[in-house]
Amino acid sequence: MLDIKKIRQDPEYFKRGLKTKNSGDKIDELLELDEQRRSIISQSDELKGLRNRVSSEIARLKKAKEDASGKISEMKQVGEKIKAFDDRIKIVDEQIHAIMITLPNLPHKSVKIGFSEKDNETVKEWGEKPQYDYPLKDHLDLAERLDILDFHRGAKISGSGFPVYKKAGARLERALINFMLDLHTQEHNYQEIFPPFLTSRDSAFGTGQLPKLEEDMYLDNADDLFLIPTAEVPVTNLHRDEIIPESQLPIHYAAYSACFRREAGSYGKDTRGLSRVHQFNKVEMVRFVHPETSYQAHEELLQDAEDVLQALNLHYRVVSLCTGDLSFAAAKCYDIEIWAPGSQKYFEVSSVSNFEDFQARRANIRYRRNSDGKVDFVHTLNGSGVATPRLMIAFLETYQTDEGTITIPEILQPYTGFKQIKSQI
RNA sequence: AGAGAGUUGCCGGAGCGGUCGAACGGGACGGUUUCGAAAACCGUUGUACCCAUUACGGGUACCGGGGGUUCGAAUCCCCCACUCUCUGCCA
Repeated sequence: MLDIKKIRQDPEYFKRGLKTKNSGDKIDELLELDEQRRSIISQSDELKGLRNRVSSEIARLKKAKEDASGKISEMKQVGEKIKAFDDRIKIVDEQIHAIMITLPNLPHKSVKIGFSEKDNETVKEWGEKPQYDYPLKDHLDLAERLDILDFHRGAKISGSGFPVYKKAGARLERALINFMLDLHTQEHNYQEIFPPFLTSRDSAFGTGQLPKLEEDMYLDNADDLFLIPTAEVPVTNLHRDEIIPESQLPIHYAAYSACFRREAGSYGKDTRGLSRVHQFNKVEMVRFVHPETSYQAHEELLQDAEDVLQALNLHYRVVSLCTGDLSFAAAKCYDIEIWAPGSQKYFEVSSVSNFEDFQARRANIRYRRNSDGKVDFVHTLNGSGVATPRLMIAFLETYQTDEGTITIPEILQPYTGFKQIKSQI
């Protein structure tokens, strides 16, 4: 949520910013409604003040056994006027709210102005594309030969996009999750959270999934609960409607969760294998920080995510999203794209975003300043650290041997319990 | 799922429909005292919004959420959510 007071102060700034995010301009309409709202509130408040004064006067008269019927009927009139004003306030409030919740966050000034994905900038590459002196297979081919993934049976039991991990594949998946969690909790000082996988409408609103992305989430209609598309939702909402003492900031959480995405409207895109699935595993990092430190925290968070890939020695690049490609709630975002040599493609495995106070406003997450005791919104950030399906793609394709087996890097061996995955065929 | 009890400020805990933004206790903060600390004593102790922005300014709202009754509601009525206890079911 944007700050209506700031919009009031400098509407042109917001108009420009929203334009770079390809968002329609409702600012004038909003300011008109805001004007109305404040005017009606003033009138209503004035009458309420009158009513309060006279009502205590009535109390005094009654106590003194004097006649108050004149004032009572007078206040009855006032009461009706107040009700009329308040009804109008309610309507205008709803109209304002309806607009406010659809306005995306403004991009940070360091973000390149651009229309789409094509304008994103690669800001960094780590490692090099590994070279092989034998022909490479893609992850589907490898997985089939090794019998570690089963897409057909997944489709049978749930539908397409629900892969089944089998045997060494299941173990490898679990190993990756545990490895990442340990890295973040032990090396990067995140507190571990195991969140609920279903959340309320309020929570989904708080992080910005609602109302825009309702169609992308699975909904349990009977209870009006959403299956989480990312642990960001429950973990960020941990502190919804709370005031955090400044001394407790920053707060760093790392959480594993299964993630559920309907991927409505993306049919035909990356449909093969693990590249786009409806259910997947992810370790997510979430930070609640002091507003002044959020951009530093953003860089640290990126590094924490990169560390996963560096530890596994997987080549990747970091892309800074342009204004037009930024998600609804983000002010700035880095995507980490991992190299999959068998597919000869980069796959996005992580999004590292700074939401500034956008989510904090929606979810009402504040902190109390030591200096003056006042409250202000925290800044929230999150980053995947990382999502497993595309990590798995790159992992299998990178560590394949000429025999079609997979070599497990040493750092992961304590987690897998084996050093290689051998062909079953 | 059924029955009952509850939901008040940072916490505990009062609150006949009329100075209740809310007693009392604790905590925290500031001050007095002290070489220092503890104790004691005095004081302070929310959030949002509106107006004014010369101010240490004025006003409104908020006692789980939403409606209603009333001149006036934390207090009465209705709906919903959550928590706890018991019963049932279940991993």
